[in-house]
Amino acid sequence: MVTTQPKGSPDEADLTRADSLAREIFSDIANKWALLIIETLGERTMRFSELRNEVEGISHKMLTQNLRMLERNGLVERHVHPTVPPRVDYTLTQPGQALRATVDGMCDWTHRYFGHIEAARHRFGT
Amino acid sequence: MVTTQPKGSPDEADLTRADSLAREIFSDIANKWALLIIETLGERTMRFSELRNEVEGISHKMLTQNLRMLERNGLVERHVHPTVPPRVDYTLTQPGQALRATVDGMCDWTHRYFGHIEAARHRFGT
DNA sequence: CAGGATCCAAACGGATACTG
DNA sequence: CAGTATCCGTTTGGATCCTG
Repeated sequence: MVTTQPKGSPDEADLTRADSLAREIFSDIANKWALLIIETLGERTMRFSELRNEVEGISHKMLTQNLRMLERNGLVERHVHPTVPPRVDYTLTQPGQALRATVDGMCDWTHRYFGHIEAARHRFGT
Repeated sequence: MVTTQPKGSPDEADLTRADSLAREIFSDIANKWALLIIETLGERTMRFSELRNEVEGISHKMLTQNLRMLERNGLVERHVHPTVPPRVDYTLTQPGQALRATVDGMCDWTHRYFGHIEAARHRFGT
């Protein structure tokens, strides 16, 4: 990722294809809601309505949309219980858990550098 | 982050303030371009036009916008050389470098689970 | 309860033109 | 070269209504 493509390489086509796919995946998951969902779901399996409550501020629409995307990329597994009313559980897959570890890092970072950031903002003006 | 606020805590006001600030910071940096800039700038100090070339696909506007935001949050330092034509260097601060480490993790993840993701997408339909 | 569909306002983001 | 400002189409995302 972030690679300046070596344009002369033999399997250039595959490299660029892989590169653009990597980029696409990155774009998918590098967004606020997706990362918050991954982080939240990391704690434990949850159903739709639980997620809705735990991920503060997320709308119905954004939650479904991101869950579908995460499922498509194999980060989340969706289990439908054929009951009525329906019950759907969402769980992080192993790749999802692996990514969650790095998202944890981002969260830790936010807390560790909280002071730095406030100071920087003050220096900056706003 | 991602906390279900303990509404009864004594310094509740401070907690929610800190929480919403943490959330704001998270929203700022958890976006595609910001993370790509951090990742790219992690390699070395670069000037505006270099960044423009290295961060593939980024527009002039998005680059300036995100650089300002990163500067405001103390992740990036901006050094203006008073020459003509002007030359501006951007460098990651120490907090920026720290965050970069976790972004590296995300990039590694993308490559490590590349196969899983392709397979998942295939199973999913698209 | 889970989630699809629709409407619509707000934001994002690219292209372009202009300045020091 | 670096950066601001503006125009304007595209996308996002919330609110709402509807189904199994």
